[in-house]
Amino acid sequence: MVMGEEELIGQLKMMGIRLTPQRQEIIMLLLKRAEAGGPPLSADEIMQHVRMRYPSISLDTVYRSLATFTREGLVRELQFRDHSRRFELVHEDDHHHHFVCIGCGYIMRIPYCPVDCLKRAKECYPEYEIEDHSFTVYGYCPECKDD
Amino acid sequence: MVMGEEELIGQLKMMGIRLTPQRQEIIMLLLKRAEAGGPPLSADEIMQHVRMRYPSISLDTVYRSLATFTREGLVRELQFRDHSRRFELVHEDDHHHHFVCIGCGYIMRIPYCPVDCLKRAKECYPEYEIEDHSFTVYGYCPECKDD
DNA sequence: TTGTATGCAAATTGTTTGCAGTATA
DNA sequence: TATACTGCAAACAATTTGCATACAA
Repeated sequence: MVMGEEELIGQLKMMGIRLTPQRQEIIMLLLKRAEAGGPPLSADEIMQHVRMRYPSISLDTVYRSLATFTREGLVRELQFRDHSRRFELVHEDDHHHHFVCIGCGYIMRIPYCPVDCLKRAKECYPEYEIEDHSFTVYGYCPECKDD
Repeated sequence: MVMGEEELIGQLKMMGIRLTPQRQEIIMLLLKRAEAGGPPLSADEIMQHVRMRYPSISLDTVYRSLATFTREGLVRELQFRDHSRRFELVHEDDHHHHFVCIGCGYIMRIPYCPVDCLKRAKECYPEYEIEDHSFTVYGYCPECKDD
């Protein structure tokens, strides 16, 4: 369980973010994805999904909504080496990182986090303010392993 | 010391990569940067530099050369959350990661590497073939810390 | 000499912006 | 009702491609 739907909606309201049907659909999709432990979503994937219920939604609305959510700290933007840009719900109790297949782009969550590296970095650079970090493992999934 | 100039040129020849003056200039710039321990370079920065000696070089040649070097494993491409794409020379004996300032984009090398996370990931997913990884710390540099 | 690399220009992709209309709070 | 959000179209930036020429091997 990641976060209650009501809890999330409450947060949005508290932050003064207007809750339009499109935004609600976007955030709910991200929530469902987080609960399922699935990979992060691209802007286009999000639009495809929201279109099923709101056929008129445009990609720029998706981008704008994601920018708002990201600015408010509800969503995290990820950038991978294959140049793909993806988004996922931020949730403290669900900290994870990713494995990315170089062959097919498949993304899998991994539970390991370099907390010790982070601690060392904080100790070593006390004059720097550390806010966030990313750890991504690249390789081949079983299907792509043997070319 | 990262790698000898001759060693690097030798590697290129061995790989069957034609050594044009432009490519030589690009790889030497990356080598100098690696030796100095400086931040990775963007395609545009590389072009700016190579232009000083070869004014006619175009950005697409830089991109094409970098793609070739990356494909051959001589260069690593990095992607940061501010959407910047940068390149650095690959070198086993000089393993490092990066700190990126959210305020000004300043990039600093950090020596800490999540080897233990990597080991655990390998143990946990033996059917996956792990090739590479990235670890990036985001935060504020002393100048940007107090907004 | 042969085939690969270059530079130019045009195409492409992903993302952002301006604007007028619409809907939330 | 006031203001923020949406959709459309146009603008944009970064990167890639096609093609004729130049050059490394």
